[in-house]
Amino acid sequence: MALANPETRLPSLPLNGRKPRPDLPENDFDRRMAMVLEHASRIFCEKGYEGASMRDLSRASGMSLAGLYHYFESKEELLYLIQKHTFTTIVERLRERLEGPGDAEGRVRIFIQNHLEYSLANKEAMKVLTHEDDTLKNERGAEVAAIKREYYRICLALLEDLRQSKGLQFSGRLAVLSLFGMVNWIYTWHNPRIDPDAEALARHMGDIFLQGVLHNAKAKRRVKS
Amino acid sequence: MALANPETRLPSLPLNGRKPRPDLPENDFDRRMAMVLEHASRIFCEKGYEGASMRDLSRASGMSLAGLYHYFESKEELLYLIQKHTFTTIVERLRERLEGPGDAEGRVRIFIQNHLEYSLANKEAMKVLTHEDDTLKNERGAEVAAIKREYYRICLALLEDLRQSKGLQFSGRLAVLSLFGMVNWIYTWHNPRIDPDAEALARHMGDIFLQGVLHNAKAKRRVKS
DNA sequence: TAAATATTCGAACGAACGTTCGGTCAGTTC
DNA sequence: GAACTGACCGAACGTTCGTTCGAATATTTA
Repeated sequence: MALANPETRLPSLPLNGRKPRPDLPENDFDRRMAMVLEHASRIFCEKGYEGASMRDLSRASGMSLAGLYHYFESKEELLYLIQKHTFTTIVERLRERLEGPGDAEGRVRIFIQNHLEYSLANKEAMKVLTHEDDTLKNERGAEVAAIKREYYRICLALLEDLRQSKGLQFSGRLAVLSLFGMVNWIYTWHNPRIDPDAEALARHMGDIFLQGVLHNAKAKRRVKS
Repeated sequence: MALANPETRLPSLPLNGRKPRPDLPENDFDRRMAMVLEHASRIFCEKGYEGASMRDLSRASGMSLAGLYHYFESKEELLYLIQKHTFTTIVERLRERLEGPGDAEGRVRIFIQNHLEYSLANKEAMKVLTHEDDTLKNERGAEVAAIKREYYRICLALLEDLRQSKGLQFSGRLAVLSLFGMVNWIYTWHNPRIDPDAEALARHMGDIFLQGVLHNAKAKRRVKS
């Protein structure tokens, strides 16, 4: 039987080591699995998780209904793998970009840039991640929620650095969530034919958000300007 | 038979006249229908439109499965009525508030305040409106989309007034959609126990957004500050 | 090359789905 | 008091759902 449980060979997408950035799966199983995941992202994106049937996925990926279950143990695991891989990747790349030096404002811009770049390059997976935010339950749901919390905390830390470095006073929570709103909403409207690309959009939203935060939060001490 | 098609007596929620603001239905049929709609909003909000079954709605509203179809011709019509009523009401109230005078900046703040006030007072319906944005198809979908476009245009006009009155230069589209992101995202995180109420939140987001838009858009002419 | 394993699929499973049918029953109308 | 109507429901309709089973190939291993 060998592989009743795919979990045992799963270090596939969130790759575990070896090459520098081996985002490309190495063996047939992983390649085929990634291919199905991509089709699944598209279908989940189009019809929603509940609205998409395993038969839809079977049709889209050109594999029989039963054949899908060779790679995934359930529909729920499919969603879980998509969300986890998407979110993990975004956090990973952000971490890399934040490793270098930079002032507080620049680092917030890096956050925005990273988010938009990935979002626009992976629109479908990103919609599945945000739209099906509370679809997963139990362990799987908790695991994705943990990554989400981590992402939130990174952004919060960036904003609190900014606040301190500029001697300002504002609610970090509200700032983070306002920013998340701006950048997470994009999937509902962005049209590559008429809207700016990730870089320009990141600059634009960075401008609005940063000027907004910097210019109205009353400076600490010496109030009453 | 009399009422095979509920449409004939439907001027119920989007009330058609008479009293000043007769949001309360007048007869038994309309009252009962509104009651079911409220339960349906809650269930759709909790489990999503596709994830909620008519049996869930039946259980929640204390009416038999078949009984529901006395008031609605289909599950889809339920979603349609919820979305249409919610969106119509929000636009209606905004229009009333914008009738009075006020400077461009104040009017943008009215928009935000109106949106947040209604959103936080009707969280469930509001989540159903935004989360099931592209669930409805055909005529019903088009009708709700038309109201959405109208709402968009009102906000766009407000921002273009602001731009003109201050002699600024920025993309109205991007500004509107950034603002929509901030305010529409709230349903994913707002916790009445720890987060500010609608008024304070509107002030906060109004500050970020307005300062953001006003302080970075380069003034027209006399460039090169 | 025989055995073992990996990959794939047709057919079916029981459960759940949205909707409909035929009816009961209270209340109104003539 | 017979006929009719509006409100409601139990039971079932046909379909689709996620998943499983057993078997048929293809590939690898011994």
